[in-house]
Amino acid sequence: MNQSVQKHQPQENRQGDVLDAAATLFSKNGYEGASMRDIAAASGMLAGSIYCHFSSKEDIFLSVQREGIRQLTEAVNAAIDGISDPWERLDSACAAHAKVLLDESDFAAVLLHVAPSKNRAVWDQLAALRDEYEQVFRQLVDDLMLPAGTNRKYLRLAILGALNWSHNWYRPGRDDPAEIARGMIRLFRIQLQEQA
Amino acid sequence: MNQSVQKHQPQENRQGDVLDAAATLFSKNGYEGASMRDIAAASGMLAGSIYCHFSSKEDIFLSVQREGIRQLTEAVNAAIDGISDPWERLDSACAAHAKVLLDESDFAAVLLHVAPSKNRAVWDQLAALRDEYEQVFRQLVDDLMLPAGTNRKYLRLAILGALNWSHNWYRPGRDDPAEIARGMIRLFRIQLQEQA
DNA sequence: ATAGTTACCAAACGACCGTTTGCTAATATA
DNA sequence: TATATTAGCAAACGGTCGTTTGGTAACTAT
Repeated sequence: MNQSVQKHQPQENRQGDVLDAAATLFSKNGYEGASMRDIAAASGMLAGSIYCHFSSKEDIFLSVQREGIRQLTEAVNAAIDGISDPWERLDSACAAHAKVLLDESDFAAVLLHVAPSKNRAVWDQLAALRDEYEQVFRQLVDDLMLPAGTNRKYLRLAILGALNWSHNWYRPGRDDPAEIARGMIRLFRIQLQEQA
Repeated sequence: MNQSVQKHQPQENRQGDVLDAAATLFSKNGYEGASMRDIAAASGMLAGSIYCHFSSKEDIFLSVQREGIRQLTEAVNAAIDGISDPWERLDSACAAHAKVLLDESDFAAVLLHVAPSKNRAVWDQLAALRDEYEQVFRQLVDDLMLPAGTNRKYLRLAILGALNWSHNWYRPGRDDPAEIARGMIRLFRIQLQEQA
């Protein structure tokens, strides 16, 4: 990472470098498993220097999560743009969700790990972020034509749960995120659609 | 926890005490978040004393996971015993799975947290344990009458994923684990059953 | 040219980690 | 009664953690 720079020579986008490194290390080793020294080394500085850009490790973690949510939101919105059929919209949104989460973004992958559970304030912030993102899926599920009495809350939670949990068994190359998503949606779709 | 005992007075089932404490603390704070000193204090001894019963923290963790799997297996087997209808069996198994995981056992709850990811040997052991447990569900899904072309692998993974992920949003009292499980199974069941 | 601001390094801080050591007192064995 | 084994304590080990401090070189603005 730009190894030829002089000491003390300021560079640009160091915050971005730190966040990139943190996202990669958090997603690989978890929150406690990625030390400030690891993150610093991966972004070409020493641990103490990070505090010129971030106030704490938790601050970095929150920033990574925010960026992950942002990327997910962007991808999902792009995926449903221009599609009108409700099931097609859900299908496409889930494929995008899975792709970003499993393959494309270390930032988004961090969302699948749990936060430093001690700090309630941090936890609440993350819950709020996640909840805002899931509003899209709430809407997508609400737009479906479904048999009377279908529990849409469970449907949404089952879909997102099935997809999010897949990072526990997903292996790059062996599976394809978009195919996983569409394969799972089909399980609901065939029938719920017919019976509506 | 038995605060009236004398120093150095041996007691019984201290291994069990340690495992109980570890299960509770692991499930609440995660692996790194539960220190040997925490576990020791919660089981009425000092950190060093634990090493009379376990060789390492990882050893404790593995034991907790094994017991979690054992409890899950026992509960699920009991739940399907005597039931013959395939969908009823799956329904009952999932309700038991969710109940144990979310409400009844700290041992099982630990399975939903991730392991110390560094150690490949530990990870492989856990994967093997988990895989063995999921064989029951593989069988339950295989026994279902389903429309031709239904992807049973995705069905199994979607069901277990949806249930396992629920610990991220489940709140005791507000939701009921068995109801969650049955509510989610119904989403697949109504239709897949009719079309078979 | 000068002063101020910034980004970084080098080093240390105190706290906590998992684990080890040496000892003691209680139990089991003979 | 003498001996061996055990479970636990007390204390320390070396290491790593997130963070702080103080200094310094490079930029910016006067």
